[in-house]
Amino acid sequence: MADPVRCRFAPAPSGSIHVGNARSALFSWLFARHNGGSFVLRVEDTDASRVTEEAYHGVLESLRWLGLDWDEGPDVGGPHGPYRQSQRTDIYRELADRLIGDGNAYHCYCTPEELEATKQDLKARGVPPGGDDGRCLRLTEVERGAFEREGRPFTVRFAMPDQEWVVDDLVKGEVRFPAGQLRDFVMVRSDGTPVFLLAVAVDDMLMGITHVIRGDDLLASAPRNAAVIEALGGTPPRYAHLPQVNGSDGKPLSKRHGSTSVEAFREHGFLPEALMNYLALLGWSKDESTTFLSRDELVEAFDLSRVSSNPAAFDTKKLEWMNNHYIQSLDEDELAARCVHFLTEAGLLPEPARLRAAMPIVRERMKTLTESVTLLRFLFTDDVVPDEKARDTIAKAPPGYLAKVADALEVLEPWEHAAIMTTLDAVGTGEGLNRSKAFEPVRAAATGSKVSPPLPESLELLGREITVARLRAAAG
RNA sequence: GCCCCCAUCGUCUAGCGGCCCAGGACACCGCCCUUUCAAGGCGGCGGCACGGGUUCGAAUCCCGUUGGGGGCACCA
Repeated sequence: MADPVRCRFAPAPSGSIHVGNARSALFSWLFARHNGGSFVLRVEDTDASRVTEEAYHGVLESLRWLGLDWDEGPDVGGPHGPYRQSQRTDIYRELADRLIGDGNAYHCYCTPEELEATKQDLKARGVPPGGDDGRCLRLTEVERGAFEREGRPFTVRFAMPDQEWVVDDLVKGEVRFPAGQLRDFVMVRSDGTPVFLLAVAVDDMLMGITHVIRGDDLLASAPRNAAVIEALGGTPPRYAHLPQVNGSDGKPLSKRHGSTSVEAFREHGFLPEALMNYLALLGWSKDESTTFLSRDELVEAFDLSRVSSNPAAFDTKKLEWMNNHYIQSLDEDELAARCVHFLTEAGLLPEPARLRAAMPIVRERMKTLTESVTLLRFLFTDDVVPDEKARDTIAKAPPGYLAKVADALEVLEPWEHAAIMTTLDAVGTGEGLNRSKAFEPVRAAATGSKVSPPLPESLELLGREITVARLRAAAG
């Protein structure tokens, strides 16, 4: 029996979490759940200058909203806590000292200027420019003592063994880093705080992480992570590096692509079910017909070996299409409940019964929940002011037409859509108008727009009184 | 400069040597349905980056080229 799988997602809360990171979190979570393992949330906030408390809460909120859950984390605790790196500095310091004691790390006294000079020198020699060229590692006791007495500030560098490193990656396969490529890196800053490369390695080891699933921008740090863990006497986890998620133009996600945060998609009326489904299909597919998969089905079907190793472009159009599908398949009470937030946000007062009754006529018309606002505004506001096109349509109606429609509807029994349809047809026919032409001005007057849900149903929901009033107002 | 990753329709992908003169989905276009807008149905457009190999046979394997991306921080 293999050891239980333990995966983690380790965001640096320096802003809202974007869809690329969310996809990494999702895949990691899916792998853990598929294998009946644990999922750990760890916050990488070692760089205090880039982290805010607000972003921290936002990240947790976004992940929860998406549908992910974790067994261990800063908010739920667990046996390997604390789960915020900023609260684990003593642990890092202790292990850094151990590394130094064992000769796997050393104090580097190089000044920024010296480092810069070394960098230029290495570059000129066709060598990757990182590190201090090992000079501080080769310091004699006398030289070291002199620097110490001087009180010269130092960082702690990990002595990266100069050998070929091979990462047996679960999605990329065997990736080889030739000797000389991976330079000694800083693990502890001169102010004594730990750097990511130390913290991840230590935490993955101490937290018993078995599989690290993350973006492939971190591929080159895998051998460094593994080296630190090995130097500490631990066994490195397996690594799986996911290809990047790009913007719709195929370029890396950036400000140019507008809001790409999970939070932004939420605010724009996307359903978490749809986002999760869409994200899962970015770089992974079960077979040639994989399309709609629920959260449970994804957990059941997910398989790292079928993760593609080429980058994917995020296609909002396809997400919208998928979102519409989920909106259509949602229970109508649930759908109505989810629309409330967006209608309210837009300053409308959605009356529950009426909102619920409107669902059948709007559900297939919404790509996002925010569209419920334009579709249903006429129902939940008193001041319907026809827009320009609507006014134009009203003006072009035959003289007295809207008044006749109002007269007929005023006495119509019963007030329901089939009867309304019949009445509208009858009045229209009397004016020599086909259904399309007959409905146009009525729609414009009653809803204030040339586009609306089906008219008779809309009027039924609007109610006789308001419908007639709006028609008369438009009739002048 | 050095190292690494990637390469099938515009996009996401199926394909793991013959089933493929390459299948599906989104987008786009057309038609149908139709009270507007959608949804839905039907059809269409459109791709193996290039050049060498290997093989009876290559989208599939190998090499190179080109193109894109990433890394080489006292960021993560």
